[in-house]
Amino acid sequence: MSETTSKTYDPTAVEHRWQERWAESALYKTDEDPSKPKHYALTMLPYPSGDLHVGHWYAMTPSDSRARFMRMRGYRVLFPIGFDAFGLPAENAAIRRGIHPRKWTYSNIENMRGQLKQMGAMFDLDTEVVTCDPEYYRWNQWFFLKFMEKGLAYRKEAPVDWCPKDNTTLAREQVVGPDRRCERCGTPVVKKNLAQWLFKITDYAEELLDFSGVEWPERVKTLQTNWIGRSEGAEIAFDVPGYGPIEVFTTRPDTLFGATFFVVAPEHPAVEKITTLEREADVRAYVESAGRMTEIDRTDVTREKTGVFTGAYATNPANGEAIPVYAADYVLLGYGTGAIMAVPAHDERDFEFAKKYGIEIRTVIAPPDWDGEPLAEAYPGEGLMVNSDGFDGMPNTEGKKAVTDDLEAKGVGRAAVTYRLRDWLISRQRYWGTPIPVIYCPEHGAVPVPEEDLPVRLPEDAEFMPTGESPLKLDPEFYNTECPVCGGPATRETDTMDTFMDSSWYQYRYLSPHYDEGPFDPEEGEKWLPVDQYTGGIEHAVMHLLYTRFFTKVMRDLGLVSFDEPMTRLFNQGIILGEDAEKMSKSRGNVVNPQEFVDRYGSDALRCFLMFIGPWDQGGPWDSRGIEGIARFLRRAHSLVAGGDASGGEADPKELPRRTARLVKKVTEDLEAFRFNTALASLMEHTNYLLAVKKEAGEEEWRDALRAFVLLLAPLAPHHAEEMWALMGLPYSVHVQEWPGYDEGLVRAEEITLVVQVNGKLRDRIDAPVDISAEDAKELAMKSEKVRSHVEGREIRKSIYVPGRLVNFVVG
RNA sequence: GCGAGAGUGGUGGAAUGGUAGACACGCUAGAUUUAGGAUCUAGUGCCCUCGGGCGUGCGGGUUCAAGUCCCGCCUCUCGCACCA
Repeated sequence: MSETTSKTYDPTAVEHRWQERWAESALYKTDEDPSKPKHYALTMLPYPSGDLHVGHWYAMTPSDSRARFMRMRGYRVLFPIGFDAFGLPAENAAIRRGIHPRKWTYSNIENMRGQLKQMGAMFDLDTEVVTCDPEYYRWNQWFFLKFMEKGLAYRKEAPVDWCPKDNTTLAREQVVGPDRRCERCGTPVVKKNLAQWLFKITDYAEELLDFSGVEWPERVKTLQTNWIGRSEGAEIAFDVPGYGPIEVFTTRPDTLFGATFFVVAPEHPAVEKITTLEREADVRAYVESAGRMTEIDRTDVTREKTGVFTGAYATNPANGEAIPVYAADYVLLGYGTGAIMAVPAHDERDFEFAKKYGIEIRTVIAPPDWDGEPLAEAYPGEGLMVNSDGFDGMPNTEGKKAVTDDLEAKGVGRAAVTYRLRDWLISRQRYWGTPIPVIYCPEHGAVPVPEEDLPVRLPEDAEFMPTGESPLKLDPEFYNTECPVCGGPATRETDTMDTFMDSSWYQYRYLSPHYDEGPFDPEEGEKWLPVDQYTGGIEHAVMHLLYTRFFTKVMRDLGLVSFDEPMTRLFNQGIILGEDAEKMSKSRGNVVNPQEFVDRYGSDALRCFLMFIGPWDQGGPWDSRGIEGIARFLRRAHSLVAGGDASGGEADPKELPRRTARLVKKVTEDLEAFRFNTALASLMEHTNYLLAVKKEAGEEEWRDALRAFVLLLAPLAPHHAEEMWALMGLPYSVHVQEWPGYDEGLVRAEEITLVVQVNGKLRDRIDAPVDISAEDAKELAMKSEKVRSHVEGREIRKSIYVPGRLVNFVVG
């Protein structure tokens, strides 16, 4: 170890030296001391793209600082890291350059391990997890089997979303925007009819709406709530003579008497059967044209509604009326029952349709001051029921239940809840993922691979050129197998799993990455679970964060864990933008390379600058010049212990203990609340003060103050603080020291600046003792020349004294 | 259309209803330096007759006092969107 006496700070050398020392001394090996309270801190695991970019730094280093802070405050902290290593980029890179995805991925991981070390984070690398390792994905398969056992995994043939560029199906969550694009590559998705495996996340829809067990940002809770999209209403059967009942879902059973027509989705299985002979040609033409339409056109809200009369009539169960049945593409097969009762008077869409096709618009909920005339537009609001037989005069809010009860009594309806949430489609037609552990036998159908045969290994030498078919289909050695039940010839499932499967439970695997009797060691689980503090981007609000909650609830029902929520607290950091305030991208040429700044200013400067830019949840543009300010601050801080010039300036050395106590309070509260920017601002301000009093301060007080300062700096600038600590001759390591405390009594000032206002306008500032009485304060204020000139000759109508702060005279 | 969030100096941003603009970038002047860079010192919201006046998207309101609370607008960002 080289000497730590240099006067100037050479970040590269110093940081490297401490990183080596930390590794040698296993400083960041997870503390298992059972006498300490546990703190499981987790930052979202990165995809091994090859380079740690500045976005990784922005996500990870504040998270690291927070974990370090908790450690110094006396918690035993688990702060693991791993790699989300399955997924398309590896496969695409392989296709482009002819390297095997495994090789590409592992060489990227190797590279990133070095970069992570350079970051100076306290990750415990012994717990590292790589999700493409059979040791890991074996448990993906195990979970799949458990899901199958519980009836939570099922296979279904249906029209699914297909990305033509990525050549795979997607989960509903991975289709984004009004124009339905692939979340990964932005290509508009198309529908394809395929047999796919799904997880029954909808079974947990109701429980997933309950956020009482988590302290999460409102924003995430709202996003998930909207995504799940709970609607309360009723299911009502409308009889179609000659066919049978067709069920509809409605949130407005109170408007049932106003249902003057009926609509089914063009793809609804009933369409073919109910269409009358003379309407057949028209209906067929319409259904075909709807089928040809792209998803984008079809869901365009501004398009005029179209539809076709089927010739059939449905019976309104409320009044026995026969109402015409239309097929129209504004009704979607995928939501509710794919059929609706149309109430034009009280639904905008039905109103538009009825106008166009000349269907009766019957008011059944009277708007306030209604004159009995036909409505000029749909009235979706509240009111009294009319034209509704025995329900007339009832407020419609009560009518919802009353009508539903009535239908239930007649056996033609019931209260019902519908969710927008769809089951999670997990099949992917790509190579670089977890093989789905199922075998198809001509005799026994879809048979789960026996647990003891796991893992079903991904073959190494597969052909992974994208053809639109699963690459594993081209590997007879893989897919030809025997039926586990009868031993007869059978074939394996050739689809792989969605990579969101991997990240749904990785936080559990970190506890015991090599445990081979289960997904994690339950003893370790007792010690650490659940995650106390999770940090990551908001973009995962309805994908990863919903899936991992679902997984945890299933794990609870499997008896693996005893809690309901995977992560108690969540903090969403913002996004770091390019210098032009645009999203960083290679095509824009605004990508910031962190290495450049680490080389020039050191990793502490980069860490601190990213935390100083602004509130962490806000993100913001990078500023290459701004980092200079942080580098300057760190150099100045270093000069506190390493000699160098102390600056003059006005500052009172007697204030040293008080200012230190205040700083401790401020930084503690700020780090507690993730306000890294203001914590750093306070440390900068304090540094400027310390430099100003350096020459005059008493030796002992100076040392105490400096010690506290270095401890406060430690979570934010770990290398720097370690160096300063060593230069002060204090024992290694600063990072295992106790967080400083402070004396509340000392925090309070003896002297205050009394602000004097006249009619709310600032007129003077006067030094006064902190405990000055209201009378004395007013008297003192009145002595001020500046105040008197504004008060003289006018009547003082009122005077206010805010203790320790200000006096306000109200004059006439 | 519905829902959520945000509008403060040239810039990033600070402000338990009580001194608006902390801290930093940038800029100006000075010191040091052969010069540049670095460093240090001072200044830096706008207007001004140097008394002060005006200032937190706009318009009202509550209050002794409003960036902060209430009402109504405008703009921007994000999410959802024919969801029955």
